[in-house]
Amino acid sequence: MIEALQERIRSGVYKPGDRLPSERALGDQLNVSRPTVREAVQALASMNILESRRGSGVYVAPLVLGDLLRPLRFALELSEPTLSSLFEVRLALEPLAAALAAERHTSDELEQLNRCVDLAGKDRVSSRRFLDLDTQLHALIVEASKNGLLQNVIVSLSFLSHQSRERTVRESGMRAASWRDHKAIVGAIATRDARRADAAMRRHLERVWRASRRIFVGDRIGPTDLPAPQGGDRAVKSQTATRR
Amino acid sequence: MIEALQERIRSGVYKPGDRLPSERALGDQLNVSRPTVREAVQALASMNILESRRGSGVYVAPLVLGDLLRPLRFALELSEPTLSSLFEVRLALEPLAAALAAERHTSDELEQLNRCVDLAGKDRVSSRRFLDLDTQLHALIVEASKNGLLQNVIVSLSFLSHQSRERTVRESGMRAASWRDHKAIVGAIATRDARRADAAMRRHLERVWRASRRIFVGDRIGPTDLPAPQGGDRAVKSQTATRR
DNA sequence: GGAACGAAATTGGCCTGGCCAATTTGCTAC
DNA sequence: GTAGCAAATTGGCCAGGCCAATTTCGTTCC
Repeated sequence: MIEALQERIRSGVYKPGDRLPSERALGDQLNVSRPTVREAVQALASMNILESRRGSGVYVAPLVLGDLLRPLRFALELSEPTLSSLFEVRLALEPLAAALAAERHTSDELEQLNRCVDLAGKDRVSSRRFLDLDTQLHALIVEASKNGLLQNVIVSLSFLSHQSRERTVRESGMRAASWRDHKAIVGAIATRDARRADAAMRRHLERVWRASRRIFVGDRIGPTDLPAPQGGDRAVKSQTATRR
Repeated sequence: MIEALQERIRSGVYKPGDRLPSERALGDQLNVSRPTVREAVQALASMNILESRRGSGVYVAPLVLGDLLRPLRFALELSEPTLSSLFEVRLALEPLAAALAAERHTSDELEQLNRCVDLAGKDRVSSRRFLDLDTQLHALIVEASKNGLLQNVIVSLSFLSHQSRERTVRESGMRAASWRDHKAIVGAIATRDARRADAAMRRHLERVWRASRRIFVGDRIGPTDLPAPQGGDRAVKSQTATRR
């Protein structure tokens, strides 16, 4: 059943954005009952391949790599990453992204990078806003690297670091230091100096790492007693199972 | 509903191998009907997170990363990462893994590494076997790096590169060259020389990259006309979905 | 006493049919 | 032509039931 639907998507019968027949009609076509169709639809929906809108119908999702890789998060969470393991990996990937961005960015992207840094440099930006801009900057850099896979891996990881970043950004002095780092990174990218971009990003991450270490003493990230996951996931009514 | 189950697994209420309550009982606990439970179970089963055995019950799967990734195959077929994007990322991560392994490996792990290389060095090993040993070697190295997150990411990627590796291993000369590379990498690890391990791994990957490029001219992975991968999915003729 | 057998209970696989709520559609009134 | 409203469509969910595979456990036989 699931296979049947997958096959239809693969072979292009249903393309991204298309609406599938109603569950009832689909069950009719494939000679199965509606609950069975629903199981299949649910399964594919939970993999971000389908998207069902109540009252409207079931649609093929845009099939963007990032969404499709989301189930990866579950796997990554199970590995109970430590702060150090996370930063070791980020230190390998993000400097690379910066270096590639230096070589491959378009003038348009550079402009966006500059704007992003400038905005964050203004006084009076809230911590929340600063964090957003910080996230955005990293996203822009990795996007300018023109490596879709790298982008997705980094994004998958960044959700792991979200919690720690939320707290480091409030540390006194960290914002100013981070901003200077950002300035340096973008400056290196602007001059298409890959080595310098690499080094600047590395310095930045090492600084953040040190700051994080001061906060999360145990090297453990994301204790599960923090506010539920952010926007990306759908509304959660699941009360966190209290398990101890 | 799905979230609720995932949460219970994440938080350790149900651990790998555990049997869940029967669908009927589960629906009772969560105040939902059985069809609803079934949808969730089916969805998680299709992601290899649960495993339901008719007549027996629903069990939590071993949650091995490889199994969790297999369902993503379908998704990845539709977004087709390029060879270069893959190798750029691997070149950032695997040398790091080798360097960390050099610093952190135990004598036991070193022994396994040596055994692995020795076995692959024998004449008369089939291509298939050589590929297995190659995979195993990379897995051992990343395991010795003592960074679980890094391990997960690399395993996820190696799964992407499986097809290309299947073919490069058949290239004349590649096996011998790869074996020498492996020998060098393990040698560097044995002497706890992180820099040399890093460099050796980098050389190895660059060689493989060059070889792959000769084979996959278009820089595209997964030419879909290959003998179907293993069990999971069937052959594909993916066309990039035209955005509507 | 222990092992082999078989019936009964348990469990997932699947179906029919039905109700509700969100959304869309199309008609009507202005 | 448009705004508003009602009907049809559609997914979300439930109740209850039958079948087949598996497990469980008592019985029988050695």
